[in-house]
Amino acid sequence: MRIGELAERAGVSVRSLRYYEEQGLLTSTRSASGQRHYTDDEIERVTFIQRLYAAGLSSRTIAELLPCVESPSTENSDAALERMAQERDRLNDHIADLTRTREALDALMAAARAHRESLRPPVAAA
Amino acid sequence: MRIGELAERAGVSVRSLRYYEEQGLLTSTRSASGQRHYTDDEIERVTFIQRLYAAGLSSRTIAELLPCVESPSTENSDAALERMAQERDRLNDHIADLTRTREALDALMAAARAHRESLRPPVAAA
DNA sequence: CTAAAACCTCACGTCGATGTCAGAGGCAAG
DNA sequence: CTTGCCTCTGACATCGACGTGAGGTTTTAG
Repeated sequence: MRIGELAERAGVSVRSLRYYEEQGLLTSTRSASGQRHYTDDEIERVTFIQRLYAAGLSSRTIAELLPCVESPSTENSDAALERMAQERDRLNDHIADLTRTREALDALMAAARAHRESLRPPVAAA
Repeated sequence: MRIGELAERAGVSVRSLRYYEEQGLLTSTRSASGQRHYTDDEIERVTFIQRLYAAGLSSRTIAELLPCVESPSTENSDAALERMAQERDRLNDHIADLTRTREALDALMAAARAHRESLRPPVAAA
C-alpha cells in the first residue's frame, strides 16, 4: 500500500510517517518513481511506535529499542535489552506517579462534593 | 521566604516559579522593592502544580482547576468540578494506556530473554 | 562602605513531533 | 490528453514549558 493508505489505516498523518522514516523507525520499499510502499505489517509497527511515543519515549530511544523488536537477540540484544528494562522501569515509575495524582484528584473531588452537600440541604442523592 | 528559597525547597527553578505566576497558577506578595515573598503553604502548592504538569495537564487547564483547590465550592465549583472529573477520566485512560504499553514491553523482554536462552546453554540462572 | 549574591523585568533561544506550504512529478479515469 | 488526486523533497512555522542572558536594583555578608 502507499503512504496515504497506511496513514489512514494506522490513524496517523502522512507527515508523521515520513518523519518516522527519517528517524529510522520505519522503512519502506520505493517504486521506480520513488513512491513509498508498505506491507500490512507496517500498520502494527506504526501503532506500536505511537504507543511508545505516548509512553514518553523519544524518537532516539524508540530507534534503540525497535531493532530488538524486529529481530530478537541479534548482536545488540544485550545492550538493547538493558535499555528496554530501563525504559520499562521509568514507565513503571511514571505510572505510579500518575496513579498518585489520580488519587489526589479523587480526594479533591470528594472534598468538593462533601463541601457542597454541607451547604445544600441533604435531598435524596441525585 | 523569597523566590530562591521556594525554588530550592520545592525543587523547581526560579524561572518556573515566575512562569507559574505569569500563568495565574501562583500568587505572591511583593515587598516595597518589588521582590516576591511566599509562605510555607506555597511549597505544597508548587509541588501539586508539578504533579499536574507531570500528568500532562496544560497551564490553562491547571489554572481552571486550582481555584477549586484553594476555596472548595465557590461560584465556579460546579463547572470546575465537572472539568476536574473530565481530567480525572482522561488521566485514567492515559494510565490504562501506559499500563498496556508496559505489558507490551514486558512481553518483548520476556521473548528476547527466551530467545537468548534458546541459544546459550541453560546454565544456572544468573 | 563595598563586593557578592539574589532579585527584578524584558525578550529571545530551545527542543521535538507535526502542520503547512511551495513547486514538481506520478498515476488512474474519462 | 487532461483533469484531479496522490506523492515527492525541502523548508519554514508552531506550541508549551522552560533556559539563558542583558541590564539594572536590592539584600546580605564582611
